[in-house]
Amino acid sequence: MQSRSLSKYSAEILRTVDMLGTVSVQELSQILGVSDQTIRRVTRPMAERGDLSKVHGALVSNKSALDPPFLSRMSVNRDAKVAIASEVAQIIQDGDSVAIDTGSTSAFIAQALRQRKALTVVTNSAFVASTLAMIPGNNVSMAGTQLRDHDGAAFDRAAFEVIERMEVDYCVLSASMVHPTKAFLVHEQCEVDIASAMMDNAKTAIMAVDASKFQPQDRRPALRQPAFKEGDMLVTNAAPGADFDVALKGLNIRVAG
Amino acid sequence: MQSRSLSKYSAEILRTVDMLGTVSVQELSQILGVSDQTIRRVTRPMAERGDLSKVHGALVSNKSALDPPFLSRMSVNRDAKVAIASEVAQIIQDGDSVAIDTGSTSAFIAQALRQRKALTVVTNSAFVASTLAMIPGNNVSMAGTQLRDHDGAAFDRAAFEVIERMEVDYCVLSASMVHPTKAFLVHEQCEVDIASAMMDNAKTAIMAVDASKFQPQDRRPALRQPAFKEGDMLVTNAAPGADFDVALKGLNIRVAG
DNA sequence: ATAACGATGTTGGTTTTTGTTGATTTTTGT
DNA sequence: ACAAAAATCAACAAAAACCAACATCGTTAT
Repeated sequence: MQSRSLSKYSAEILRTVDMLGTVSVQELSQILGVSDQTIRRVTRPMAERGDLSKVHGALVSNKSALDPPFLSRMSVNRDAKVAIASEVAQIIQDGDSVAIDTGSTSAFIAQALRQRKALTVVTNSAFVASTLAMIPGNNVSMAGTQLRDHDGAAFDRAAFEVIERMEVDYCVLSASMVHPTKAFLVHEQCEVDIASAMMDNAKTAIMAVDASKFQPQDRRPALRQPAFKEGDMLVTNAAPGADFDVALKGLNIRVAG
Repeated sequence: MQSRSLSKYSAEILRTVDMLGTVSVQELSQILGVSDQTIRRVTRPMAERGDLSKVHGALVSNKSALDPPFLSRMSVNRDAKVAIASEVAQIIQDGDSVAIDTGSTSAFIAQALRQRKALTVVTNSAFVASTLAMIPGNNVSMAGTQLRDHDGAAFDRAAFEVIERMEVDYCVLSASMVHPTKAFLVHEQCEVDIASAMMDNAKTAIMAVDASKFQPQDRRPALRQPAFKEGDMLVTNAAPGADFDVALKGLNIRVAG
């Protein structure tokens, strides 16, 4: 255990709360055979330390896996991502073939692409795959087997093999941050590798990033996406400043709104 | 998560809404044993935060947005499938490994299994895969590459290779109809093949079919699922009649209610 | 022995939540 | 298009949960 228990009840309380997810103060006082006041006293410092959370009437576990990170990211900058997604869905036409990477923006793009018909899709995101696979007439390939747990994306060898087999019109990529000179940055090497494989097999690359990515990020990403070629596109929701001219040179920029 | 649950009911409400997809305010108030007004009060800030959506009369999950063809099948016999799913989720324990086939009942079971932790999952359904992959701690493998368009399931050679690599505690299977002597029937050979591969590599098979499948179906399925072994389970929502004794011999039958 | 201490239960007053009521809006059925 | 039904909202009183202060009871140190 971390640091030391502040009370002889702490461990038992934490165990119970984590197991049940939510426990009312009353229940807990009966389980431990102490007064409700004692529970409150003991849990207050625990809540301050972040071991658990208090709400009026109950205690809830902090370790609860109720709301996985991926889905909560779906809601930040939702409006911008929806606008960008519908812009991308206008670029891609019925019958086109497209490779789509993982990420929350790509999830919105997949939603928007449901209005297109007869798409050929290859993606390493299980979420994107299941979203588009159920449209009659689409031809969807899931690249990869082993799914990463926070976002359901695959980066194994099979993923690359599938992507490299396909020849697509567009690939849709994302990034965690845009840097004035280093261009598009992400956090993990495997994301770069997938992006690279998709770009190699696509006629046109479409980079989709919302405007907040032009600001410095809390967790600074360090890896550069592969260089874009003339005619590749950038779709965002606000025109980038002139200081990004170097990074975005040659890109066909579309601002959604 | 998770800024913070705003009420002691938040977690339970979110879990229920996400599991069922849609719940009326009335239902929820009965489930939690509080007034409908309280549900409205508690869910308003949740809706503002984007945890769920409110419509007149009900709450709908924000998680996976799926609509047309697949969803229509999702809604027939919905209550029965939900009951069966939660029964199956009680059989399978935290940490177990499980193979899951495609089909609407399996989709509900995947939803119910979100409450389990540390699962190892292999499935040929992209929908099931993306549902369970995003639970932190789960280990999910997507079997197959080429996805069938109406349900997003794979039946290619890669699918079999992945399934045959795994050794699981349970496999969860479905069927289109139950016949008094021929047992479990489905429409397509590829479904039988997948079921067979899953059963070969699972300690215990769980067949999940709602009671309506014990009636003759409009489109009569013709292909028999592989024979079950002693100790395999049948989960359904109404006790089958005695005329099915032959087909169900040796099966451990659980009736959800 | 007894004073100091810590942990717990109890009490009373304050704050938050909840159920109820009735008016208002939305949906449904004719 | 209208009326009936269902769902929502605002407001208020009752209930539940909370907190601070004090009383009690072991334990420990002097």
